[in-house]
Amino acid sequence: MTGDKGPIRVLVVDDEPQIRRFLRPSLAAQGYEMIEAASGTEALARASDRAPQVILLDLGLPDMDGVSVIRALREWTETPIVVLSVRSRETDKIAALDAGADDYVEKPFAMGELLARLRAALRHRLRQGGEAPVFHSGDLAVDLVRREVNKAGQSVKLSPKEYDLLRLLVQHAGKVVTQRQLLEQVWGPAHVEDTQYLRVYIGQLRQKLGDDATHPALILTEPGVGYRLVSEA
Amino acid sequence: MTGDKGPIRVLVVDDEPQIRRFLRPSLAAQGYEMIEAASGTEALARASDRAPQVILLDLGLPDMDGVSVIRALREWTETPIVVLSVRSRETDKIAALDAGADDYVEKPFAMGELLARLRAALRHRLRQGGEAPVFHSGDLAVDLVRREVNKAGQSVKLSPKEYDLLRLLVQHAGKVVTQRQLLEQVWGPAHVEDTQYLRVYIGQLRQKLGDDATHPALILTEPGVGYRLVSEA
DNA sequence: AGAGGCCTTTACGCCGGCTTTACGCAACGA
DNA sequence: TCGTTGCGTAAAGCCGGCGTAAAGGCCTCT
Repeated sequence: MTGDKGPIRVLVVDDEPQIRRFLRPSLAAQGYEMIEAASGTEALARASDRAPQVILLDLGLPDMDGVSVIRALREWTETPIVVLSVRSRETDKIAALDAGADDYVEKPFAMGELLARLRAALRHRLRQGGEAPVFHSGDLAVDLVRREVNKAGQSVKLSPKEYDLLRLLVQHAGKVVTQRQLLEQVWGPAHVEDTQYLRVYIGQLRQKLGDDATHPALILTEPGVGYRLVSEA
Repeated sequence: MTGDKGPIRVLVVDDEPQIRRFLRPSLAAQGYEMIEAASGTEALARASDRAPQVILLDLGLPDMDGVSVIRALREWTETPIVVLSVRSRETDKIAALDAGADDYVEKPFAMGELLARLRAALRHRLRQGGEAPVFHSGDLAVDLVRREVNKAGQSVKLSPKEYDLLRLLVQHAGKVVTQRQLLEQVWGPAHVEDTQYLRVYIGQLRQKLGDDATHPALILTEPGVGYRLVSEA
């Protein structure tokens, strides 16, 4: 499941550190999280393990040809690729675009335009819907895109706080989420101590989801630590 | 709907005949069928009745602002738009891209590069099947092309704001659209807090569409979050 | 000038979610 | 055995969000 919550991740591939330093504040100002890679092989590794939503790629890399990087990426992912290059030769552009790049921006570039092209590239990903990341556990199904919860085929109505709580558990399914984490994310940093909230709302969730607190099959209590949603298929 | 057989149709929007004459042989050589439009209103008409797979748009049109054309198109179609313009100001590019354009090429341009960018734009919407431009849910029918809303066969008259609101819900049918999204898109960024607008207009929509607020069959309320149009098959 | 449509704004009743309090229970250590 | 601590459940009151009606102002069209 692509847990596409939180900030949008942008993978910046460039071997020049000054370029990365130049981009970082501008991307951060837009609320993006910037991931760096200085070589082609590193780019492929980061694209795979960090799953960025968009890739900014310089063609002049030390270890691989830029077009080869594009082709390698396109073998398994359709993440938008915006090429950022000093090469202005038309054949370079054509090669990069036909290899699967989504856009081609020449250096030097205006930051505002680059950000606009980034937004345009991100739109493509959004529009084409993609697979709905639906979480399943037993007869529970949680669709984080549609904000829909089903239990044994029946739709379950949740209040905002209830849903937020369940969403956090789903996003960390199988792992323990501490009480502090839950309280901070749902009720805000001012209520990280109000564990009573948790007991009340976990109880409401269990009731609506048909889970028995003494023998829970969905939401497990880790005493003194937090709660865990079973991630079994 | 869009029986995408035969050659790929490219809509070229430019008021200068010599540009269109210049493009025609190159597009024909690639096997494209070229449709022409010399004004913004003609562009909107051709986009609707010829259903091109991609649109090449010049921003300097005699009757309408180029960005308005993009916005008007994006109200009902996701056909890729490649802007072709002599304007090189950064703000022009940003405005066009953020209005929904997929790419921005400055004149003069190299034909090879333009064709490559055209191919890149076409790739985006390739996998995306033929989108039905008329939305159905129960006995409600919304035709985003003709800007027409029918309920149980009867035409429904909507005010501009009412229509915008319904259009957004249709474009995200099945998914929850947050109050902020709706307010920003319909009333502008300055009114993202005026949730009262939403309650009034959602109420008007429900009344005109014959939906009961207490037991809604069309427009569902997600308390504290937003609204959702049921996307029943 | 007049009429009508549309948007904005105000007022109000209602319902439900959130918070808070209270209490029972089980586990654990002294 | 008793006290302590943490967990689960029930219930009550408050507050805010939601839906509805309606009035006033602005605009356009006649």
